Amino acid sequence: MSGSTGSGTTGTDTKTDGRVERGNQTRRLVLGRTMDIASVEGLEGLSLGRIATELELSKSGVFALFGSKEELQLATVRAAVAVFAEQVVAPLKDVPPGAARVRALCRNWLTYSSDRVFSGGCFFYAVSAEFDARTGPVHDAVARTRLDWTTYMERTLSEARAVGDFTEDLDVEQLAFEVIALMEAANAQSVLLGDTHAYGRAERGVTARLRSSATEQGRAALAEQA
Amino acid sequence: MSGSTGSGTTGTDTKTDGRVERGNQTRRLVLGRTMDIASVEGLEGLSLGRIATELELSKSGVFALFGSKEELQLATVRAAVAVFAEQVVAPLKDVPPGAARVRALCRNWLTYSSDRVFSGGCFFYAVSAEFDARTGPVHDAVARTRLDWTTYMERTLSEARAVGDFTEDLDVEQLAFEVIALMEAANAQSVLLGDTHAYGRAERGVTARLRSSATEQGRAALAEQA
DNA sequence: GAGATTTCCGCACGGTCGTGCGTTCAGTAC
DNA sequence: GTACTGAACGCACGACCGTGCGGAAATCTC
Repeated sequence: MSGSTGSGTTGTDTKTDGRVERGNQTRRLVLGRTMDIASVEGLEGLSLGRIATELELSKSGVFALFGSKEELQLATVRAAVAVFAEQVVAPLKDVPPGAARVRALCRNWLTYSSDRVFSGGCFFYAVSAEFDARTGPVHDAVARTRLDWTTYMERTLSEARAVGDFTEDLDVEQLAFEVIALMEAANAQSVLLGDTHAYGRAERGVTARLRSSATEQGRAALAEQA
Repeated sequence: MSGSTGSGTTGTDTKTDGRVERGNQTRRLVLGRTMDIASVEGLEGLSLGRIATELELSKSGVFALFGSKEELQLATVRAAVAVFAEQVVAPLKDVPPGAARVRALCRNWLTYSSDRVFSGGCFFYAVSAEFDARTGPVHDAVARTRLDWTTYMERTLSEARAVGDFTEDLDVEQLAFEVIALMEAANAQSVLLGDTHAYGRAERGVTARLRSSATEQGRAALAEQA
């Protein structure tokens, strides 16, 4: 995350160049399409010619916008991170640390997956499996993203423990691992088999895990406006 | 071992045609390679030309052996199912139904993944994510395999419940979902990040899940020769 | 106005893909 | 022996791939 667009007083580069702005808009158009394609067919399934045809652009035009196919893949990953952050993390802005925040984070994730924000389900599930055993910049970017996500989950759990919603001896890494596992499994099962029960199972499992590690205060927070 | 065929009066189809046998051998050679490739780069990453080059065969020869690329993909899935069955399920042959059998099944799975029986980790994790949102015969075959696997896990749990190792009110589908989720997450995290702790986390999580649903008798069975 | 800059296009290149045809060669049946 | 079968090959095809070059058109700077 850390997306700080300066937006402060007078960026030195805030000259509104209509050309580069047009380029950015086209880039956004392309990335919107590539994110959806990649969530279904993977980042290797992206093809400049196909994207150009579908978007009624020229292949060389799309190519010029990104410089190489790998750069397009990396840009797609970055764009997906932004979407993920907006859908899952940003809504927590006003939720204070604690078990309720953890619960909200998990609910947001499950909604993000089940609502098919990306038409192939969770973007990162697809590309993680695609690039997990490969090497190169795309693998590194995907791995980095996954690491950031688990770290974020762990931090959220730590904060909840710090405010007394979880017991002192909570193993946050273990709990983060289990919670993420349940949610990803729901995504996988739902997309592959069309199993609508999977999200319910995941939510039940997550709730049970959180409850069993929570203090009484934390349990109360979890029970609020279920 | 086990009952040998009587070797009596010449089976009607036991004519050893050296040609078809040679073909089967080549097919096995090819599938051994494609399983490994697919676990790393996916079933779409298979290419007839590349396989032929690596195995020092002709592209058209490989093509003729399977008839089409899709048929090669399907054959690869079937071959991987056989390997999985042999590595994970077959060793349970002599383990009687019960919590210990469940534990053994999970351990076999984690070993199958961590030992990199397929060089890209669990074959089915890779191809499930690749074909989950697509349509067609390959998707159907992969989905079917996943369904069979969860069904097998559920049956193993049911049998354990039937012999009194788990409480009567156990929700086998929920428990199967959670156990599989933990194991797959370990595979994913290990392959993507090289995180060796993941398998330990999964085993700990699985053990905790099983224990918390087990009867005293079941707990005793789980504790045996840990 | 002139000139620089940048998006985007047309076009072509070398390469790889899956597929099909015709042939060669080893093994089987008569 | 001849006739048949199936594995494996050589070769060529059309299609698509990512990439690069030169230019047109739009936009900004002066």
